[in-house]
Amino acid sequence: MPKLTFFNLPEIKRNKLIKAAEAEFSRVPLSQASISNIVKAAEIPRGSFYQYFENKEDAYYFLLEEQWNKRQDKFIASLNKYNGDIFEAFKELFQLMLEEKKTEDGYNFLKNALLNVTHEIEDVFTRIFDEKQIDSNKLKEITPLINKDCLNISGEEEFYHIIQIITSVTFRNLVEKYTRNMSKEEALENFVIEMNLLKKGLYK
Amino acid sequence: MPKLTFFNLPEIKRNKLIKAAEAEFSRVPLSQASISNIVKAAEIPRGSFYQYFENKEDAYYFLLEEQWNKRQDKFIASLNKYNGDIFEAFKELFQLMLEEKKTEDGYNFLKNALLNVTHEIEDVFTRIFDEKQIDSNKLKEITPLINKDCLNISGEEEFYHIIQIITSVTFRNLVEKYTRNMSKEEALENFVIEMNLLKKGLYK
DNA sequence: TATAATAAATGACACGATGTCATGTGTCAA
DNA sequence: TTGACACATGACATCGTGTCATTTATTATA
Repeated sequence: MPKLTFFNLPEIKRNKLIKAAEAEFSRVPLSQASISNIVKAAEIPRGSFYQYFENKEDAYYFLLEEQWNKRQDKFIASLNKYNGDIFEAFKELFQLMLEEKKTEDGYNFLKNALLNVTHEIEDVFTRIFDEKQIDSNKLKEITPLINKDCLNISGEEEFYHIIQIITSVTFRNLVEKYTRNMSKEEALENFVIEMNLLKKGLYK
Repeated sequence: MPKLTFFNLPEIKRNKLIKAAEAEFSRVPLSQASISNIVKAAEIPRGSFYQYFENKEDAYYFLLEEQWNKRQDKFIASLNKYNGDIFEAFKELFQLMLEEKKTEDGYNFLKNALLNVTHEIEDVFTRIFDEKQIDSNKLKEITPLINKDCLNISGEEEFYHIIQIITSVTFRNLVEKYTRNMSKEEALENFVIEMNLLKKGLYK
C-alpha cells in the first residue's frame, strides 16, 4: 500500500502522479516500467516517489486494484440482475472487459496486466472470491447472492472449486483474446462455447 | 533460441553454463535473475554470454523447454497407458509434478516458473497442444492417441476447447500448490475434485 | 607450411535504473 | 521565537544490461 504521505497529497498533485504512473504501466508491463519515467512525467523529484510508495510494485498494485474495484462492483450488479446465476454474471463481466476501447485509458494498462498475469496479479483479480483474504467482506457480500440451486454440487467445498474453475477459464479466455488479437465477437463466441462445456460436463 | 556458438561449445563448458543458469533461475524468478550472476558462476566473461544467447530470456526459455520436454514425453506415455483417457493422463502428469523433491535441481526452477506464469511461459507448457505452433509434430503425435468417444463433444471445435479447459484448471491447481504450500495429498485431492466436477458438469 | 579468412572470446565501457541519504524547507504547537 | 516534526529534494553509490573494438583461435586455401 502507498504510504500515508501519498494520501495526504493535494489532489492535483496526486492525480498527476497517478496519471503518470498509469501512462507508464500502460506503455510497458510492470517489469519494464521505470520509475524514472513516472517521476519525469509527474514532474516530481525522484526521492518523492519513495516518499509515497515503497517501490514500483507498490504503485502498480495500488493502481491495479483501483481499476479492478470498479469492475467488481459491476459484477455484483450482474449477479443481482440475473438472480444469482453465476454463469450469466461471468458472461457479463467478460463482455464488459471486451467493451474496453483501445483509445480508453485503461485499455493498455489492462492488456499489459493480462499478458503478464502472475499469481500475484491473478490474486488481485480473484481476491473477491478468496476466503482467506482480509478483504473478504466482499466475499460475504457476494456469496449469498449466488444461486446454488442450479449448480451441480453436493457441498460447500465443491462450491469453492466451481468458482475456481470458472475464474480460471474466464481468465484464460481473456488472456487469449489479447494474445491472439481476437475480435470481440470471436472472443465471446469461444468463451460461450467453453462455459457451455463447463455447464454440461466434459465427460460422457 | 541460443546461437550456434552455444551448441558448438565443448560439452564441459556448455554444461557448466547450463548449471549456472539453472541455479540463477532457481534462485529467483526470471525478472530478477541476473546475467552477472550466471557468468560469474560459469566463470565466463560477460561478452561470451551474449555470444551464446540473445539475452536473459533466450537462455531462460531454452532451459524451460528442455525441462518440460521430458514431462511431455511422459504425458504421451500416460495417454498410451490409459488408452487415450485424457483425464487420467492429466492426473498422472499432475502427480508427476507433485513428486518433484525439494532437494532436486528442477524443483525451484519449476516453482519460480509456476509462480510467475505469464502467457509466454504458459505457451511453453501448453505448446504441445497448439496447432499453430511450428512444433506441432507433437500435436500430430498426440491427437490420434486421445480417446474422444468418452468425451461429451459434438465436433473437433469443441475438442480444442476441452483441452483448453483442462489445461487451465490443471495449471491453476499447480500454481496453487506452490502458493498455498500444500502437501502432495492435499493438492491431489483438490485436483481430483475439480476434474470430477469438469467431467460431470457444473450445472444442473 | 604459410597465409588469409572466418569464428569466437574478452572485458572495458556507455547507459540507464534503483533506492538511499544528507540536507533543505515548511508547518504547527508551546 | 523556537524546536520538533513531516515532507521535499536531487546527488550519489550501486548494480545490471548490452555493445564493441580488440585479441585469440580455428579453419580453409594456395
